[in-house]
Amino acid sequence: MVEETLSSLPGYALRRAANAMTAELASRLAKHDVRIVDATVLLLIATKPGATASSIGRTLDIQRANMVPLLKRLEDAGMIGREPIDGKSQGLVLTEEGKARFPAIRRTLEAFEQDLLARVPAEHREHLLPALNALWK
Amino acid sequence: MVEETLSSLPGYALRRAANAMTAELASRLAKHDVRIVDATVLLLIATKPGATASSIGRTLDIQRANMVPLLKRLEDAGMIGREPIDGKSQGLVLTEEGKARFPAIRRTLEAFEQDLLARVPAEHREHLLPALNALWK
DNA sequence: TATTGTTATACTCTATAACTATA
DNA sequence: TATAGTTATAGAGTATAACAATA
Repeated sequence: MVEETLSSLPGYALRRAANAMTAELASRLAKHDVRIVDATVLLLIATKPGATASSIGRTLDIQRANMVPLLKRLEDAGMIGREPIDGKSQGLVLTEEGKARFPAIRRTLEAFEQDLLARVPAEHREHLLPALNALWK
Repeated sequence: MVEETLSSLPGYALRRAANAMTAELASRLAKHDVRIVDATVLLLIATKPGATASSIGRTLDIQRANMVPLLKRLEDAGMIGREPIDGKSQGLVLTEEGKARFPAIRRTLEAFEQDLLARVPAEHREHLLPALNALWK
């Protein structure tokens, strides 16, 4: 009865669903030794080589200050490199090792998204993405 | 273009939507000096007076160890009290102050849920809750 | 033996303020 | 003046291990 009260609340269900799916994805990505945010940043760098830390932070709503340890982690792992654009900006690129390792990470991301959608009953499936995007975009 | 790649991913949209809505609710509840998890625990105690810390933790998937500072915070705020059930369990109840303050908190929760649903386009609205519940229940 | 409540601890994520250097 | 990168720090949420006392 208490549980039913909670699961009738979309805000509560939203948080629980996000927590469950985040834990699931984090677990799958751990096999590649990357975090969710790492994989997302790698996806952006792969899609747009030469992007700056600031631009990536703006796209993902990550504070500039929090990009520093994140990028250091990826750099220490040998997956990304920095190429000076001018005296103040740096373009981020995948290293050879990054290019070698990223496809498996991308496949993990894509498999996760497919499996997530597969868990949603068919009659609700096409409504999920537009409903969610209306809540933050 | 990069943004469009990201927002076509339901898992990404799920995390962004949850983060946005969580920040919004936290901001509204801050006016009542409670956190989201505090308000949720108060809701459970109000619904089922005498529930134990362990049972509430199981319902909300909060570790027993993490219930301790949470309940201490609500106790220090004068909103909940503990009534011994036996030598090892304690039933949690709202104090007079808790009963006085909780209705405004409940109204904030209800208004938030209504506003959240109102942001979802009408044709998707009824699909959101069942889709989300399929992802974690 | 299992459960309740507790202490201690650590990690992740996120937010803010402030600084340097460059556009 | 605005922006890029950085350092330091703090709050919040969450996870694990271990313990004493009681069911």
